[in-house]
Amino acid sequence: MIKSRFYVTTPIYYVNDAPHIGHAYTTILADVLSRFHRALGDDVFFLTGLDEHGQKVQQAAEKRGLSPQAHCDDLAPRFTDLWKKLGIFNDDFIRTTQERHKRIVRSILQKVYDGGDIYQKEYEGLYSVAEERFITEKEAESGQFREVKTIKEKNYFFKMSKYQDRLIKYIEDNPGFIRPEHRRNEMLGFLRQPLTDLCISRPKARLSWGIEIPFDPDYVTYVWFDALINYISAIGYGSDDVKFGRFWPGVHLIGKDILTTHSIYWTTMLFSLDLPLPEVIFAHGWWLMGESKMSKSLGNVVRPLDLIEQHGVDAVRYYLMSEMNLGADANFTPENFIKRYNSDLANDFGNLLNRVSGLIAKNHGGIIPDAGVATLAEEDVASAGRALGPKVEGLIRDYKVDEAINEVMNLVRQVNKYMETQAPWKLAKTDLPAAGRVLYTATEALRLSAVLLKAVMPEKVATVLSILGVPDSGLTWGELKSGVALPSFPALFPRIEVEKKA
RNA sequence: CGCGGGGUGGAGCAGCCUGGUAGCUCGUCAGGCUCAUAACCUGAAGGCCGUACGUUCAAAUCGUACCCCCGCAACCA
Repeated sequence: MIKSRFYVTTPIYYVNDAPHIGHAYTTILADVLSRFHRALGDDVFFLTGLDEHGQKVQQAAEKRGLSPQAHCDDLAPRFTDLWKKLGIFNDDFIRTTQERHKRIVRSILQKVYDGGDIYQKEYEGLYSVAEERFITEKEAESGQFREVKTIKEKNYFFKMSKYQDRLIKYIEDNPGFIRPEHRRNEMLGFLRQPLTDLCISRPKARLSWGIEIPFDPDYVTYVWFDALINYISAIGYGSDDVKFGRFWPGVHLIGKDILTTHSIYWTTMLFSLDLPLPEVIFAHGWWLMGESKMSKSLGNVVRPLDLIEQHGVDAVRYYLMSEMNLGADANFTPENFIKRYNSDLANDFGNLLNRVSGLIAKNHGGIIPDAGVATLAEEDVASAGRALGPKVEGLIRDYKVDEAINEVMNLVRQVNKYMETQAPWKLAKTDLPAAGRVLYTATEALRLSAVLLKAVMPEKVATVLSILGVPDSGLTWGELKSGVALPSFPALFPRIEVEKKA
């Protein structure tokens, strides 16, 4: 079987930010996809990391009386610790202040400069002294910025405009490149206007915490030029050709807020470097809190850690993956979380495991019974089970995680129905082998469902599979072994009881 | 007319491309079962598919117009 390559990235998060549900979502999504692809036998590489340069870091460090690097080193664990707790299994973690990255950024700057795609020019723009950055005319009109004045500054520019037509054609020729599709349209719309060149430098006088431009020591490079390169510097561009050739191009998972930077800045940079464009740029939506946006001022920020502590990692992963569909925004409410947890995990999945194992303990001495000879009823379940793997694989390869999960849950629901119609608790009184056949079939379907949910809920599924005595089983129908003793176990997903309001 | 997405039973969504019994999850109500985490199963109520025209034997599905919501409109991580 020919393996596919699957190189998946998250954005590198700004180290100064407090990790929130959005960061967690993208990272879990990347983790789930990479675990699925790994299980499918693909050659997987999963990268995430931190963006550590820029003004905010510099200022925050100054405030604390630390060097910027010490400040970053101090903050980085907020992310890495969270990823550990969320069960994130990444292959590499890049920080833009690492020498391996800076070296490549400098060499790329030099290469692009030598290739004639970087030039210097005087830039005149509106500058907010209070904010210490250039602002757009729109922003100036908004009146949100104080001490605005026009200043002139010499800077380096990247010839983004040069690649506009090529980019338009590329996007038109590759329908699956920017996803979901309405984002692709958005970018094509954006590209109908002429692109201007991208300012990629900052004078050190204004900003010193960055990567020095190799051909002009008075400047550091603009954060995006620095940050985007992480996607290739981490996998060996300019340092390990074999590794780079093995994984590039990759799949970029991003929030919809940074679609332009990825689909325009990054792609034109790659054109200039004469490298293939990413396989996919996937812009997912945002988590809204009830009716409003999540924001610190509203005090409705959901802290992933709180949720994990209350309900466990896997429940959080399951919720985030099943509730957000494709590129749309999703709503996060505690009520929603509890509803989905209870109905899917506690009532359907967890309770079904309890039903079958309880019956096996009661009527079959706690030993997984023989599969027996399948009747039409068993054949229905088995054929659904056999079809499920390929179906889920197709959906995962198409980034439809929520639909994939739903397909698995459909099998679980079908098994609950099957139990009801076959009633093994009644059968046991008259025809014990028939009852065993039903329980074997139900348990096997449950095992298969668990295997397919492994990427989403690694811990819980490992528990289930070890209870069933087949920790390393796969997607073939019938891998469940008869004659194996089932241990007793506490409820897998205890129901969350909510006090009813009067 | 800047560009784009969307308006489907109480909630969230699918269906629209390739017209022809309006589907799924949750919620509500009734019943069943009693192996199970008060869970599971069955059934029911509830929709003029944003509005108005048009094309067609037939439109949620195609066309036109309008109304409403949302995203994008760049150097901002």
